Amino acid sequence: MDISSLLAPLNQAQRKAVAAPLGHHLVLAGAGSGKTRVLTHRIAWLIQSQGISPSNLLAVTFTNKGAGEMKERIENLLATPINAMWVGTFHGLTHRLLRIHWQEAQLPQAFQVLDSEDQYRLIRQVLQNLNLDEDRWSPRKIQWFINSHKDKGLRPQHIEDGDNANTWQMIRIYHNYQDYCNRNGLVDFAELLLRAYELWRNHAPLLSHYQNRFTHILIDEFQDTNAIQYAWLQLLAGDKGALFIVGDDDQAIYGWRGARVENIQQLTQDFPTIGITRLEQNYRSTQIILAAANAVIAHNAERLGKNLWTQDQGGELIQIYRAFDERDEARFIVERSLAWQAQGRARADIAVLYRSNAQSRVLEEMLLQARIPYRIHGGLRFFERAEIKDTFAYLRLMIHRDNDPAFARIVNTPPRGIGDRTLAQIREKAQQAQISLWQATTQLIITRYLPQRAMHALYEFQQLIENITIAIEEFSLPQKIELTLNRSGLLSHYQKDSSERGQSRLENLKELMNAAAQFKPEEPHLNLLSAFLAHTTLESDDNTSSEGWEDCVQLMTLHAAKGLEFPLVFITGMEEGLFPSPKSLDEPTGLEEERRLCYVGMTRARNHLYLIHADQRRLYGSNSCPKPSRFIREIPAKLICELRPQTYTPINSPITHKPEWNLVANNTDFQFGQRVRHHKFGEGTILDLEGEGDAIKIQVNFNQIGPKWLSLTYAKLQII
DNA sequence: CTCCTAAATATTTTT
DNA sequence: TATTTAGGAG
Repeated sequence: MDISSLLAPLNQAQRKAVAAPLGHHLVLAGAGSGKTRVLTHRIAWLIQSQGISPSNLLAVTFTNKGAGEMKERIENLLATPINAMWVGTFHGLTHRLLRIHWQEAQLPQAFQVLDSEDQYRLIRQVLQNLNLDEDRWSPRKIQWFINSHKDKGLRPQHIEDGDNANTWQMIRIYHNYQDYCNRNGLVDFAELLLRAYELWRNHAPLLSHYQNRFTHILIDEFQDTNAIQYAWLQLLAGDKGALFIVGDDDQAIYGWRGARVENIQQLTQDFPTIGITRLEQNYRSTQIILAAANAVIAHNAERLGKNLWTQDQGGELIQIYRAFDERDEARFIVERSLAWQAQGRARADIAVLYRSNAQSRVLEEMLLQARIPYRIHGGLRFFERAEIKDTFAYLRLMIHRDNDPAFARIVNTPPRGIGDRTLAQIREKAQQAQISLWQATTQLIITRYLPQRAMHALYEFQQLIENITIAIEEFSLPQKIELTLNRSGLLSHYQKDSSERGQSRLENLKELMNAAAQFKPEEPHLNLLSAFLAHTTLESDDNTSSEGWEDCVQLMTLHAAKGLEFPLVFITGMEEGLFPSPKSLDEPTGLEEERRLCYVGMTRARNHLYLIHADQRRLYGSNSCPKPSRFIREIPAKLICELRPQTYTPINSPITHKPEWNLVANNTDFQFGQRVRHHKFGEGTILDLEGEGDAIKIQVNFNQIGPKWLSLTYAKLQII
């Protein structure tokens, strides 16, 4: 393949970015403007046309999934594998570094990565050790305190308590937590980044080695980077490294977890030679949808400025539905989804977006009732499920006896008579002798310091672990897991639970063995089992069982929708007090972030966009009568079509499950996909419209007799 | 250890 | 409202 065919499918701006001179370059890429394409083509261009070796490239993506996809696309473009290139998330890449340079990073070779739940448990443990009350010192707050400081590159000794007793105590807890992690070779997510940063900062030869290696650094979703990631990047880039950065300040929606949009502006100051390209032509949405999204985001003051446009003209108006309550909102979505299906369109084309997960329940209920298959994105991830983590805890303990979190998790799972009292004694011993829980247990058994029963149970437990360790040695990865499940009694423990939950647990364990069978390591530095364990904490893989999801309506939060697109999008709960969320209104930047979230949601839609708000909503048990979201009012009236409910309850039918609503619009036409009733043919769905004025004809697919053309002037059609 | 009741608590989430 | 969790009784 030659260069011209690499650049040929691109528009002018995209081409400018892809073939930009070999220096720093910043691409401000609006939604749907083909940013992934630019990034992959840039990499292909560097390799192919500039003769740069893949081993000189480092590419950073926001998610692991994104990393996999990017690699695949580049390999397709070049028709050759590019294994020498490093592609991954910040966490994935720093983890890789730390595995290679564990000695310089002052970590044990077998260091373990803690996920958020592990971290949370550990913090609670530390609080207990310090004799602090959980009600006074909320573990969640502490977790946030620790992570947000690590995200800024701050160790406990760098934080000023400002003569505040509260802060002083928090710092003390952070300190204790960190000491514990260091003693036990535990590394949380934020620590991966901070450690890797310090590794380079403190080891000049190492840094210059990587500076020489990675001469071209490419980063996606830059608006979501935090301070430590930026600092890490600055180190790596040094004086010579060329940065190619892609981002969109209007899609920065992770400020609440430390992401800094300002990093984009910072970049232009720190790297003054940086070239800038704006990608503003959108290939996704209709002109109407873009105009509406542009109008909303224009209300933000803090912007670099960008205006999306499309070659297409017109499109369907943004439909606003004012529902009676959250059930009516869901009912409306069901109705429209059925109509969509009746047109022969795929359910997977439909996305239902909401601000908070709690809103999904009513939607699920109604979809279930209407027998519409749906899929919820997000929620509990596969590798975070309790049964999976229990299994891993056994494996971890077998690899490394001193793994305290693993020990604590499974000493009594399944129950084997080792209660809280016994565990507390083990903990006390461990703390006082500065040894691991496992060692403390051994000590307690030797000194016969415990009641007979507990001692016996503990002895049995240790024997169990020793025995399984030996037993599984020679087996393959999935067999190891299976044996562990059997011998530990975990499997029969879960089998005893015949509830629906127990069933799904067993299925998950089966799925786990599948995943293990398919696992191929990319880390040569670890044995297979350790590599698999590290992989699973770093990759949340929500597509583990993606095959089962044929054609489903897609339900997800607005955050989870970033990067996706759908022909038909519903944004629900467009109400003050829900979206924008009241908690965001405390700080001025909060509202702007909510508005960006709205912008992200709207720009997910290709052709049809529905914004729904309810007059009344029950959330967390209490009722409220919210006002429509300000974001709706920020859309120019001419882009909107309002669908309003009319007469609520007819006098002669006291119970109406389906409130009737009607189309009241400047636009008196019927719409595609709408349900109508004919006095003779019954109910049906509008498939097509033809002609103008009096000659207008309409095709309706009736439930009983199938599709039929009718003249609108004669057929008295009633919208239902 | 298991079962029960009472209490707390619920924005967004990838790594 | 509903779901998870902590604590107490049996």
